[in-house]
Amino acid sequence: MLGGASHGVLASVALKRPMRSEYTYAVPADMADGLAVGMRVAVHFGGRREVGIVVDLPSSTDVPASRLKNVSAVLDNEPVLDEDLLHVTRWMGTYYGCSWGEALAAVLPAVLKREGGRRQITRLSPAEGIGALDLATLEDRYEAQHRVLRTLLDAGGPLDRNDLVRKLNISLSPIQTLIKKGWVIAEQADAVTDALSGAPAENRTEPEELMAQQATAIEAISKPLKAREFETFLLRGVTGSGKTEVYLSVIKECLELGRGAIVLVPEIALTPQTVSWFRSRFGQVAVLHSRMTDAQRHDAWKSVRQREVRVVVGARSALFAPMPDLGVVVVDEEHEPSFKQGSTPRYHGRDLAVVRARQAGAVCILGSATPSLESWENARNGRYTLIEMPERVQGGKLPEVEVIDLNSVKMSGPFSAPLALAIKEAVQRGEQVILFQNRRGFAPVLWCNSCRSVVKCEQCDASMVFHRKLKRVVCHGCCAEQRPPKQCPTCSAPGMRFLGEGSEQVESAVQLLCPDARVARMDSDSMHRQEDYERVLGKFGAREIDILVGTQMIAKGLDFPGVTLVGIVSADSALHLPDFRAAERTFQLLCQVSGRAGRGVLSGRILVQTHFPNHPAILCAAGHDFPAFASHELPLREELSYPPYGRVILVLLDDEDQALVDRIGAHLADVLDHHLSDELVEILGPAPAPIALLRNRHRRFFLLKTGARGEGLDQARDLLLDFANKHNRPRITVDVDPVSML
DNA sequence: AGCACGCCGACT
DNA sequence: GTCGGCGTGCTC
Repeated sequence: MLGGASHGVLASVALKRPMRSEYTYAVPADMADGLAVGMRVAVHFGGRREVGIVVDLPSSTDVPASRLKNVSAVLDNEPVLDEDLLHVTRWMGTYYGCSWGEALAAVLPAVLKREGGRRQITRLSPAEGIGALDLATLEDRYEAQHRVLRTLLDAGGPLDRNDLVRKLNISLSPIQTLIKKGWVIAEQADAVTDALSGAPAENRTEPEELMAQQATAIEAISKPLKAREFETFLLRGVTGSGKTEVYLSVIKECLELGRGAIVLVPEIALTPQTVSWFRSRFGQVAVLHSRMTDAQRHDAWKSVRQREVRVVVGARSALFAPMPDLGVVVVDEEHEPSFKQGSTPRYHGRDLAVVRARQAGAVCILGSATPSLESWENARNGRYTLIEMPERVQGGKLPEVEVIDLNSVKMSGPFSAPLALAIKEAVQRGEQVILFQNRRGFAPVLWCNSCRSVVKCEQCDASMVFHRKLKRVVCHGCCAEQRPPKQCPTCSAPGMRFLGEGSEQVESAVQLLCPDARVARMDSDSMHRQEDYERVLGKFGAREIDILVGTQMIAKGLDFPGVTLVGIVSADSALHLPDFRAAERTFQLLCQVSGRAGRGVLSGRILVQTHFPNHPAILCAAGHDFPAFASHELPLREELSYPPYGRVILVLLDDEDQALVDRIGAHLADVLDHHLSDELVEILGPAPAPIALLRNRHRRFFLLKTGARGEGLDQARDLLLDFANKHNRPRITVDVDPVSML
């Protein structure tokens, strides 16, 4: 035996800790029988009992026998993970720079992560008789309690405690205080009814007659599917071209071959309506998403493993459903940035879908009307197979888009004359209107006319946004709020002014414009729960609402035939963000919002207000011309070696102590300089991050550009992880293939 | 991530 | 002279 003494049975165990490697344990003889890779074991590690996953049964080890500990217990009779998922998680850990155990933890339902015990959720509601008067007593002295109680009173139903903590950016203590005072009631639940599980199966619709472009697409995809060969397709179909029918037909074939299917959709598109499309065609469909309780997730997981359900629909993490004999992975709206996970492991669901499909010998379908430039380039260079579906199912033309140059029209509030007129006319005809404004609140900026300073958050590098309903200014970075100052905090001049318009102001302006219209607003301030969202959409669908105002929450998946006008109040909000994808995002968002008009028999009209009427992102979106946008944008990316012509690693250092961030940032710059070849890796930074101060933490960042095929990436990432490991402070976050620079 | 070990400032 | 700060390194 090479390099190590002889042992009994050994197990290599991955633990959910950010460590470099797995650890080897000895398996006592009475546990060795039947132990297999993919099972959970309990082990002692660093003086505590942990649950880990057996990822290997090595025949030897370099660890001296004297230091080997025994496995404490084997927790499963059969593996909880198959070989494919083990491979995918190992790849994930290596590529995105986390431990195998951390990657596995993202995959396994929580019930499997801990020994015994199922997590409970806590739901909060205001106590009987608590109202506005009580709320007012908290206003100045107890910020956090005030926000909690206000949100609960506003919601009109119980809210999940953890959601609330996340959304309001508070700790548990204000909530506990409110409970102690008896103002808020907490109830424990170990499973909530899941709206999606209950989604109706409707009647089982048979496939409509297919258009030629759909039939061609299906045929192309079924070839590798039948041959059990891996292949990735980029399905570019304009809105209304029938992409969903292609997914459904391919999945049907896949099921007939005895193979399973996974469909990923962006979290926000995961509605009962979406689920019911799949249910109506396939009957049994498992749903997986982040809002499920552990118990629900576990049930879904079990039924998939046991082949009771062969179709899974879900958000990002549904990719890890333990589907035996996986045949198809679909990623709908593949360009969506929400497929990237924002915390460790920071994986990209779309890219990992390709890895998962390759591992399973499955077919991967990436669908979008406006593909990411990464996928587009992969299709052009032959790594993916491009399928285009340029025609709409109903034949109709794409709606006409009119660009309104805000530099040369008179405005009344947020609306130019042509937009105001169009809204009025549509409402008079009894048609429906969608108004898109991608900014929350009433006025994004409060400023002083004398000294021209802007009211900023004390803890963040961000201006305070005025919210009229709250009568307060709010920081969108940290949720801090205060009464709007009557006089300038800087120069004490009286009379602060509002600048700009948020969705709240658009709502009130349009109500003023059309006093008789029924107006609703959809943004994260007005929508507290999934049910609120569904209720408003339901009413809009039933034509009980005439005008819907919203942020990007309304950009997706809304398919309402009564809508004949979409007004984009400002196309510019994302256009000049310090992010190399700013133009791409703007283009995608505009196309997506535009797609909401003219989905029925009536033709649609789209009005786009902008200060940059000649910007390619806006011109191309107006022309529904993705290829034109791509051919404009790609050379810019190439020149600077940005994706798809290079890969990016984003490194963020943040800490309360600015001097420390600067010092360690400079140190990191030295280390990178010395150890990375500048042929392979280009280093930008350290520079102040786009938001240089957030929640009282100073932020500096680096951008490392590596080769398009990942040349230099491994080396750079490992060096960064090493460095991060050595420095407790500042916090160092390494993000491979980031989707946002902010 | 935890947790222990280890080397320099302000306190009983 | 100790308590404790967090830098460094290890955990099978």
